[in-house]
Amino acid sequence: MASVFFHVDLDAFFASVERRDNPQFAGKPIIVGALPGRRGVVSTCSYEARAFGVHSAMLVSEALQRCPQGIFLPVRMERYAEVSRQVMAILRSFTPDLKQLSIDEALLDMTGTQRLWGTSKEAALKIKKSISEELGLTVSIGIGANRYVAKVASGYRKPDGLTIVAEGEEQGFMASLPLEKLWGAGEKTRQGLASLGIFSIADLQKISEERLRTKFGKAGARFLHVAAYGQDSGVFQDDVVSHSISTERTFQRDTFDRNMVLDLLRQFSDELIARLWSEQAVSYSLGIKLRYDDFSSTNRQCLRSSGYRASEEIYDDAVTLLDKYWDKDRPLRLVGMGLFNLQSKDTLQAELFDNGHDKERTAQQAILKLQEGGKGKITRARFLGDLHAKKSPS
DNA sequence: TCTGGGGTCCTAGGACCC
DNA sequence: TCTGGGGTCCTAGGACCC
Repeated sequence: MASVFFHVDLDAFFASVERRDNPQFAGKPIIVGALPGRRGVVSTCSYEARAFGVHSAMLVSEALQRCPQGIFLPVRMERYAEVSRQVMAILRSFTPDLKQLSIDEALLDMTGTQRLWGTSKEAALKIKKSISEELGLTVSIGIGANRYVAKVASGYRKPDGLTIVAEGEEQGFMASLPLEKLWGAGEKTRQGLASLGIFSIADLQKISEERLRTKFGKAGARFLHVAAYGQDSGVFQDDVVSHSISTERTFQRDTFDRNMVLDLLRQFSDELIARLWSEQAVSYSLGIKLRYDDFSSTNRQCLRSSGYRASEEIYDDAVTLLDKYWDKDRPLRLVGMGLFNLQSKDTLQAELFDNGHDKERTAQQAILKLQEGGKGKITRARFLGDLHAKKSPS
């Protein structure tokens, strides 16, 4: 049976949620992001704002110049996440085989659903109708025989678009698009392609993979070659598991103030440990990111023999890294902190069961058990963690 | 008043082992 | 004391996306 994939993309998502939550903004240019007067950029803006030349990632100061009558709103991420969950629930009622790619888009495997929902076009219109009636939002949908071309197709016509690329027409469809629409090839890649005399997707289809290899390496060349033909190199096939969680903040003014940085690290530590718990995950690796006034940045990580269990542990390691690597002659523009190599507790338990390190396994399982108890048992978890650290071969 | 915040993946290079 | 090459693991940085 031929595969059928839908890529569903919410139109101007953050701005659309704000308009729906605030009916008085209907028809007005809504600009969600940093507030004017502060450091920052536009996150999302409504189509009314785009008519003034405002777009994502634009400096808010510039957006204000272009669109002084714009309605500037702060990002309410929790609200958008809530609406996103409602959208995904609707999509899941059309197929259980759904992969959420980000807060505002998902890939649906609709293979074999014809008897249930009709043709691809009929199914897509039903999805649009449900989301519009139940949530008051519009989506653009791309349909194709593989995930990659479906993703590209959803961006073909927006907002409220529907683009179907029939099987066998991928190459022609891609050739009709400008290079900017080649998902996965950004500014740097386009510069590299230009140096090879390639300025369009049609050009790219004509060049051999071997020639691309000299410039982009094996994996890069493979990706470009396959993508140019509208085929799937597997970029969207990986499991959607969270591998890291991180947070960062840009200061309003670049700073030398260590205490101010420490305050932030403390906040970050609390936030990260909470997210780690809510993801039911374990991490043994912490990193900090320092960005200086010239925009250069440094990332430094450290490992820990037992998983992070408390905000204090994260904070202490972060401070150690900060003091070791912050070049104190230079003011900081941004500080970030993250936990890496996250593993779900389930996976970890299965692996421990396999590897035969009895002592380690026993100690870690004891820790996991205590972690599941949550915040109240941290003191005992810490005690066991020390025990484990001694026994671990490391 | 230049350049946010949260992620993923790939690659180069060093450490270490055989 | 000097030496090659391969494999693997880890870290840092960069490209990319939303």
